[in-house]
Amino acid sequence: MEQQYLVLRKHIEEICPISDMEWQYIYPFFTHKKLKKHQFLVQKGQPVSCEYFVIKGLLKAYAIDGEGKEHILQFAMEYYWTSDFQAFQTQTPATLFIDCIEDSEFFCLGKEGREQLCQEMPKMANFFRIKSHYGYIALQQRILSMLTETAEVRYNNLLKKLPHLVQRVPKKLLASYLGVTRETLSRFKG
Amino acid sequence: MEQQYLVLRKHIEEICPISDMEWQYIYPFFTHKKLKKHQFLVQKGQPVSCEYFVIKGLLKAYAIDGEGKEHILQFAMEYYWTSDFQAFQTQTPATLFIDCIEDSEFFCLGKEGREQLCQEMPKMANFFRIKSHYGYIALQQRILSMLTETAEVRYNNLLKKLPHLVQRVPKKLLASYLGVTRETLSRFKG
DNA sequence: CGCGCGATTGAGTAATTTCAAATCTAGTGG
DNA sequence: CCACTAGATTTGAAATTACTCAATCGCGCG
Repeated sequence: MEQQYLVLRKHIEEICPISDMEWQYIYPFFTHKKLKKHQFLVQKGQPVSCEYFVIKGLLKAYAIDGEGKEHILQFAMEYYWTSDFQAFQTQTPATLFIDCIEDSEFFCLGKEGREQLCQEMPKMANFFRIKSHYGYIALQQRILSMLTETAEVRYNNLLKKLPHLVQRVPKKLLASYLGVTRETLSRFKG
Repeated sequence: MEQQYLVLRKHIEEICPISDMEWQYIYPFFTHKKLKKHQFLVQKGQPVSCEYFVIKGLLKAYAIDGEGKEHILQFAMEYYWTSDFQAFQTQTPATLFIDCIEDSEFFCLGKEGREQLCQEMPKMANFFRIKSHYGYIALQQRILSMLTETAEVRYNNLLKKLPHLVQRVPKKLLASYLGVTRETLSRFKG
């Protein structure tokens, strides 16, 4: 468990170094949580109390449309943050589901906790600022790739960029993430 | 010009109120800029020195693919921020173009300026943190809509949500933003 | 008045989806 | 170690959807 907290500290220090004393202040804001494969972290209609930093495992965040089809918004593995951020931020019921593709573990941060951290520790405000900004840029890139590239090209780029993720995820889920059917994905490459 | 600075102050204060003294410190970080219709704010291959807060007018940020086709990532009108954030953040050449659909005016903030503001004024770090976070959520919603909804539904939602924007933008640009051809968009609705 | 741009319409083509069936694979219990 | 099953993947063929290319229409501006 000590070990796992160190992972979080290291993650924060990649953006802004902190002293031992600061860390003593920070870490109690986070609680630890463990789930098994197929269990839900977030469910549509339920309140979303936390955002989650993944220390182990793999999850998918997705919406279900009118025909019951699953559309994957995000995969979250080690060192990723995940939640239904929209619901978390506005404290409204979730519109997404998030469940475990593998047994997983997280650190959880509540809304009050995050705001208190940001108000009382400028370093943490900067940490979240920079994280959000990187996240924003990454999503812009993803939208651009959805507009400019075919699903086949996006699939090949995913293979290049995140081979470790692709290995761990069934192809039908990758298809859902890329926005095509599993049959279409299956007809790719050569 | 006084007037225009007030627009920026009001925009900041929607998220975090500031004193007159703080404002005196903040506003000199911003410079003013004006462009006419069809002029470029950002061009592919060029360095991106600023992020821009639009006070007047309307712009489009887009990429051009291998076949010379334009794919619109973002429209930016009054009170929107725009830039090639990826290039700005990493100080690499732009991959996007941004040009004016109408005569436009902006406040410009350089990278050093932004970091200095954030380091020396926790309130501004919080402002940008919250702005980025909202932006991140909005892009997640857009990705989700691209995955779950048809272009026709997305078009109708755009009409409902931003009727004022839709009026000002030629339909062929909306088509590019939605990810379909102008012919397809033209066959929608009635 | 006519030019030029944007929007629309039509017809043929290409790509994706849908539905169905066959195959493959990993994990389970005997 | 093997057979069995559930889930995942692949393949085929028909139906649907969007795209391309071409032509036409409409309107505002000079």
